[in-house]
Amino acid sequence: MRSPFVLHIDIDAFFAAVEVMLNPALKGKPVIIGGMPDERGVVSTASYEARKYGVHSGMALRTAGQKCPHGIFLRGRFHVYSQTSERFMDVLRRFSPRVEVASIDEAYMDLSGMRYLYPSVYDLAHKIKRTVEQEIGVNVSMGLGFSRMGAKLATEVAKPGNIFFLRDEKEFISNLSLEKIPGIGRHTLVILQGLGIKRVKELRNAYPAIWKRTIAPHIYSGSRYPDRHEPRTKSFSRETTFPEDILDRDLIMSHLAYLVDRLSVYLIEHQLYAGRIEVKVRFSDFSTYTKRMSLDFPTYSYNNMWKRALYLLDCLLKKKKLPLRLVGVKVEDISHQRDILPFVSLKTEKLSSGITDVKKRFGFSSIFTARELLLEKIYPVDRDGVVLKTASLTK
DNA sequence: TCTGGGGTCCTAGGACCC
DNA sequence: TCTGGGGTCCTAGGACCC
Repeated sequence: MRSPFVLHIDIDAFFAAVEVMLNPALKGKPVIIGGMPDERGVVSTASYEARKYGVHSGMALRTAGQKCPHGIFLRGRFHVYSQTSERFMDVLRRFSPRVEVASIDEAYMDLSGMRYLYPSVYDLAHKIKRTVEQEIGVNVSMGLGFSRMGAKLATEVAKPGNIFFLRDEKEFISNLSLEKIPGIGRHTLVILQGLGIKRVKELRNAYPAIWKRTIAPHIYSGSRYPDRHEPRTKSFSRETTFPEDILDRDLIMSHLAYLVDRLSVYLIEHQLYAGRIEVKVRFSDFSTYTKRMSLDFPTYSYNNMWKRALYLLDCLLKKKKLPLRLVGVKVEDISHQRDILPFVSLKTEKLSSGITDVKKRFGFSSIFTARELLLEKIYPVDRDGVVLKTASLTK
């Protein structure tokens, strides 16, 4: 039997695990990350203790509050989680240069070059597991396979906290029910179930063309671990769901201005330029609309982006005469280098960059544009984006 | 009990150009 | 003074993932 060479690693209940690591008093308790049980929002992560009560990610917080009234609800500290994630990935890179970051708590490793260094891939997997758990302080599950999909499915079997090797991927996958396949979501599932198909092999027999296109390419076919270039982030977005729906256009504008500002600061800090901007609204009936347009030239300037964002917002607000539940903004077509800029734009670019310097030193709420001051409705925030209770705009 | 925030990728139609 | 077909870009929306 050949040795598996793709290792998939997943941190168990990641956000909750980090909170437990930082506060051992939470150990063994039902920890629920996402917000307070009386707030709008959903569960981001639930510890295994909380899952026993039927709480899972994606569930409305209010529902989670009912199912698990004594649960420990936390808002979440995403800066801490992403720092922990970087340390986790660094540990993995000590074992193999071929680490592919799949998400904040998940990675694939190619072990094919490592077989001469360790007695077996299983020894290696165990060693990686021990090292991560000791150095990072969180538990991981691992799957071994001959393809990414095989390894990932193996991890599902291994959870929580074990290592599993999927020996016969083809056999395993063809007997699997469709909702277990990564990439098949609710919508596709409903359609396929409507056709009377529940398992992968039924799909393969009844609709070989669909099977060939969607699932077959991911199953082991004798090919080596496929190279995938390190993904470059292609878009950045910020959005807010209001505690209560809002009808007042000025107030909506202020929220949007704040989000555009956060994106502008982010772009400047990372020396990036955006080529396109998109605004998103969600009305009180949950209907969601987006509108996007190209910027005149790649830019990070708040002013340039704001002009477009405001236009897009006004177009979207005409769709329905309902209060808004959410407003959001996204930038795309990210580039590192600017094209030749029209002379006039240099002034606003420099102004944006200067304002950002002030914000970096004194926090987001340290400086306001005249328009924001005029409205006096914007929520002041600290530099992590946390809304402060009191406003002191006059100082 | 309503349903977050941050992403990726795909499709499809219309505009525009040759 | 009414007309084809193909390529490419732009935009809107949706499915999906963690």
